[in-house]
Amino acid sequence: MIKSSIPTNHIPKKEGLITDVHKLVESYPRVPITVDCVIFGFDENELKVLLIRSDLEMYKGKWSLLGDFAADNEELKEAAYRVLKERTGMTDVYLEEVGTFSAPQRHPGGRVITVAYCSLLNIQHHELKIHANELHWHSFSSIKEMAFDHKKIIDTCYQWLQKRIQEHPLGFNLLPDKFSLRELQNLYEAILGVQLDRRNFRKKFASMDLLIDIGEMEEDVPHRPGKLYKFNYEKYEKNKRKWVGIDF
Amino acid sequence: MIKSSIPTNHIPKKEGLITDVHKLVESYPRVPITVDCVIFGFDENELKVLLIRSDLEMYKGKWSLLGDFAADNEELKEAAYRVLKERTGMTDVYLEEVGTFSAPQRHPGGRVITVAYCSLLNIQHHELKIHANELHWHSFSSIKEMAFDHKKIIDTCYQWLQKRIQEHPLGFNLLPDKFSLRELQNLYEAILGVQLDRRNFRKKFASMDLLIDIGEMEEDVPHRPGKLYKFNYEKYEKNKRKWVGIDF
DNA sequence: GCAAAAGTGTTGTCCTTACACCCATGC
DNA sequence: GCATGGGTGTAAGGACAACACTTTTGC
Repeated sequence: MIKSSIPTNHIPKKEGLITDVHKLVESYPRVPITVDCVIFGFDENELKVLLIRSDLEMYKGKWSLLGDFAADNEELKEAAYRVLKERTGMTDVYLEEVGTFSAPQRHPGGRVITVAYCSLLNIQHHELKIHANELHWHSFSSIKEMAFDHKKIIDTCYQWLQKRIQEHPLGFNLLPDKFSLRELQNLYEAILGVQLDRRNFRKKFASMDLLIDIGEMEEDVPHRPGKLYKFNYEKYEKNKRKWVGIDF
Repeated sequence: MIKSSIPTNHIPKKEGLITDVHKLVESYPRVPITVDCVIFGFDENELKVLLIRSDLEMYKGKWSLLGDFAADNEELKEAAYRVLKERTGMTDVYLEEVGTFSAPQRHPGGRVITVAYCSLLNIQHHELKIHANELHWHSFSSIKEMAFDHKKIIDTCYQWLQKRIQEHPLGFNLLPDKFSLRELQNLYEAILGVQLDRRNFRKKFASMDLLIDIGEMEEDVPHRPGKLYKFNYEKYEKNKRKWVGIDF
């Protein structure tokens, strides 16, 4: 598997050092590189992800992530934001890199390396204004097959998400501004795939002091309405996490 | 900063779908892509990292990570293992991806994207057989400046390392097979930059039951010798981490 | 009044922290 | 015998898990 050394001796050197850096870079093999965005949302007690129909005949009918190649001199994260804007119109989303996918055969048209970016957002706040390629929120659990290696990418991002929402209260990004504790718990249960004790869950979040009671109640629910809260972003930013402790 | 959409309408389509995938991929811009390895070690109570002298005249005297471009059809992780083998002779090292660095001006010779890979290993077990470009273990804390954006890469990897050794007992990889609890504690203190209570530290590791008392003692120490332990890899692999719990 | 979910408190257990003394070895 | 670090135990406090009853609303 490991290939033998590729000689780079053809690069001009002076006293053993390379002087022409442009020539050096020109001598490197070049690869098309793309970014793919995995945008998670939460609605109807279910984890959703933004997908489009693949443009490729050979993947006809299959679902695909939002992706595009990186333009010259475009930072990859910038490319991911561009893709998101072009495909969905969204601009106020925070993306995080999850990983690269570079299997030589992952793209049927030849070698393409992709970098996956991930985000969580609340569906209510981000109306889809563009519907090209049937862009829509797809139930995460119902995804069986996808174009390219996108199923693998999405699964990696899901694991990233599970870890993420346990370390940071990013779950709030998936909810509307105002949410009830029940909604918050549903979200955690859905993403982590566990059942949580309601009382302990409420206590946990109450003690963190990251929720602001906005004095409103749920409406149109067929049972006793719950209080609505909003997330205290300022407090979160201030305290973030001092986090020293061995934990395994 | 966000660029406008790049039209891809020149790709042949049938019924709106792309049929010639090779032509599609050929139409993508191509970028040289490299891998860089950040190999951490621990010796003399200090975190070390494997560095070489930069080959470039413009970075003359500066230290650089172990890197090379990715060859055609080479998976990036494979490329990283190849670099490691070529530069150090090591083959039995486990690499993990840390992130990509794609700032357009990060390489003075033109656009080059790099993916950073990271590993921890114990210096005693990996004698450096190759010494090209002054390959050596460099004290991490004394690194001030490096070639390219390698300082930034190495700092990102350091943060990754700090997080990593708190979630997994990977710290053991930085120590010799046989180690004393004091050495283990020194390692954690050095990497996390904190002071830990000796008794509590010992209790913590004792209760995890991941250390095997090998019945040997330290030698040649100017004080009472401590017991030597080895890490119970099997047990660790079995239990890894069930890990559900909200923790922020 | 019934169904459905909201809201609340206590107890026991475990983990973490803080802290002080004796022990084994080299010199 | 002195300096150095090894090795141990305990008590208090805090976090977490388990658990049941009353309240509010819609129907």
